[in-house]
Amino acid sequence: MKKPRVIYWFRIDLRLHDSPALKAALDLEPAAFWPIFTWDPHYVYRARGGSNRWQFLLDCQNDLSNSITKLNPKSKLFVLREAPQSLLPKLFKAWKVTHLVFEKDTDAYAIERDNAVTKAAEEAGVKVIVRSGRTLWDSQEIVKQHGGKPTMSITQLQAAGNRIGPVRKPIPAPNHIPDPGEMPLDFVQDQPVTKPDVNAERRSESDTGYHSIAGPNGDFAVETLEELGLPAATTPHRGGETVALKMLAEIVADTKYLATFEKPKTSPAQFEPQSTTLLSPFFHFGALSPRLLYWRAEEAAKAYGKGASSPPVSMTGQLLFRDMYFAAHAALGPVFTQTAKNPYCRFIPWHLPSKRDPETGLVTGEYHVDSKQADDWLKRWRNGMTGFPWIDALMRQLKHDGWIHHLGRHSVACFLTRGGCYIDWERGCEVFEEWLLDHEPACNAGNWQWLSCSAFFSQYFRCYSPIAFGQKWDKQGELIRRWVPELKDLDAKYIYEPWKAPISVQKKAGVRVTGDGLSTEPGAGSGTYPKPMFDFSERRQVCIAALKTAYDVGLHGADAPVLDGTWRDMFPSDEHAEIQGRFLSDDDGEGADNGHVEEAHAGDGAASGDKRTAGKAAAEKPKKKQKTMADYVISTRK
DNA sequence: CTGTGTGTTGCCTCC
DNA sequence: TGGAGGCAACACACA
Repeated sequence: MKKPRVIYWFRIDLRLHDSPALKAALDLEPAAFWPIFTWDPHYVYRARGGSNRWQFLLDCQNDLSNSITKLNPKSKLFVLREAPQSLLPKLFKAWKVTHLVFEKDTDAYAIERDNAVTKAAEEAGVKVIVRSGRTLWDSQEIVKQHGGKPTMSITQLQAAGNRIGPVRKPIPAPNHIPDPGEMPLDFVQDQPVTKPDVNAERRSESDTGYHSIAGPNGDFAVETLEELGLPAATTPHRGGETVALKMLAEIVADTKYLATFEKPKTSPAQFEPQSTTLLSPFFHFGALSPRLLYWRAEEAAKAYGKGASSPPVSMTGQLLFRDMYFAAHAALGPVFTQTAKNPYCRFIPWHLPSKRDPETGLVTGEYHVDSKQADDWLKRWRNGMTGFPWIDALMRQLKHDGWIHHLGRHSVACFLTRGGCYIDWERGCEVFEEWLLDHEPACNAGNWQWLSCSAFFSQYFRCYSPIAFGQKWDKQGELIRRWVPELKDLDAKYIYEPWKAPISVQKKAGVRVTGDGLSTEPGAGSGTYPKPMFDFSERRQVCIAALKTAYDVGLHGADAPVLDGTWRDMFPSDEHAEIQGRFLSDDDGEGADNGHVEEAHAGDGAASGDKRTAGKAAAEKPKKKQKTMADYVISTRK
């Protein structure tokens, strides 16, 4: 029998411990064993990401490479710069490979890529071994156990999981890595298609990553940010399995913290140290196995006994949610990360809706500017210049550190969508995709659908206040003082609402609340902080009314009217510009707040006035004619 | 079909 | 200062 010559293809599993795929590869007792990473242009040019996340990836690769070398000085993580679809078939031949082993990846592009590579391997007579290892349970198995449908609640996920069986116990890291074989590169390198490059605007220099397969020194080294033409990262959070295991050990040492963890009770305002584990970026790159945290948490709960928390709020609950989103994504495929063509995502005619490819129906990354004002609001939200210090602090922390607390994400996401700006959740999703270290397509899209009340969650009248919610956790506004230095000397009484501070108080604090938040840069430099971009309570009412209308219409992303544009006929016309996603009344600028639209109608005597009227009307079955927004606004205002 | 219980994490007021 | 209740009320699973 031919001795196995094995390529282990690392992708989203940058670790040695608890890797079922790696174990399967080593169990072959290879005569030659190549741990490789393909620097894939499809990923490099299509995955939106800033320097922070690229650096975290490079950290993980470097750490893994060092760990491999520690087990075998002849080996390391060999990085090859070419698309795996073209490269691997050449390697099969040149290196006389018998087996290709990798961890299962259920992301949209990954499935396409792995199918192509698997087909090529079969044609070359190379045996492919795939193992699930990224989630508690195999996501595709969960889908199967859930009747082929996406898991849309934690109980559904748990039920499907129970049918599969207990979460598998962690596998120890290997203590031996076989030698690599010869690595001839006597073939032509396929040059990548480098355009379009979604990260072009983030590169300060040109990308030289593809000049040769084995890198600039021909030694298969891990890439560098310089090579990629990216500026230095700003985040203090660094990657790698070694760091992850050290952080995990510290968490495990605190049995009480781990056993009694309740996510909703952890503070989004706490920093240095943060109130949660910060392990999510390691899960994203596979530097830490979720099953390891799962079983450590179970053990801690057992040791702690009575008083331990349980899902969904417990630590294991957090991991279950992750599995839920992965399985939902696995069931629906690429449409899970968008509204259009997604039968489980409610259609709400937000501002700034995505443009779609007419062929595939998939979003292109561009959007329609139906409202100049909404586009300005999006810019200000992204820049941390909304004029709401709590929101701005979180957005600046997110941009700089690549991480904010889960409840902070709730706060800013609600604000952008159903609780303020009424902007498409896909716009926010893209910003998180760029900035989050732990960005996971499934979890990100799932959480944005949740917060925008498009799927998973529907109580749109529960609205995060950009003022009260932060105050609940941080009376003194410490998080704001840290991230919005303009306001660092402002009295706590005004720190969440600086526009209410008398001029004398502003003077004393060395800040003027003025400007539109677009013409100045964030920071203490100008001595100013922008005025709030709208009256929150007015916007809250506009949004609730608009959400109510959309719920009454009851369309979902895969419905024909959504795809052919006739949805417009199903929404009340004339006065309801906002909820039609074609609000354009800000042409002549000058404080043309959307609130005015509603004020006008509030005065035209249409409303019945009683809170219960709105409630009863809503309880009645499908209405030809919905209650008008003005009715609702008045009745809720009472 | 109808009713009921549940759903990770709202805000405000009151005591 | 923190917990309970009111607010007005959706979607889904399940009986």
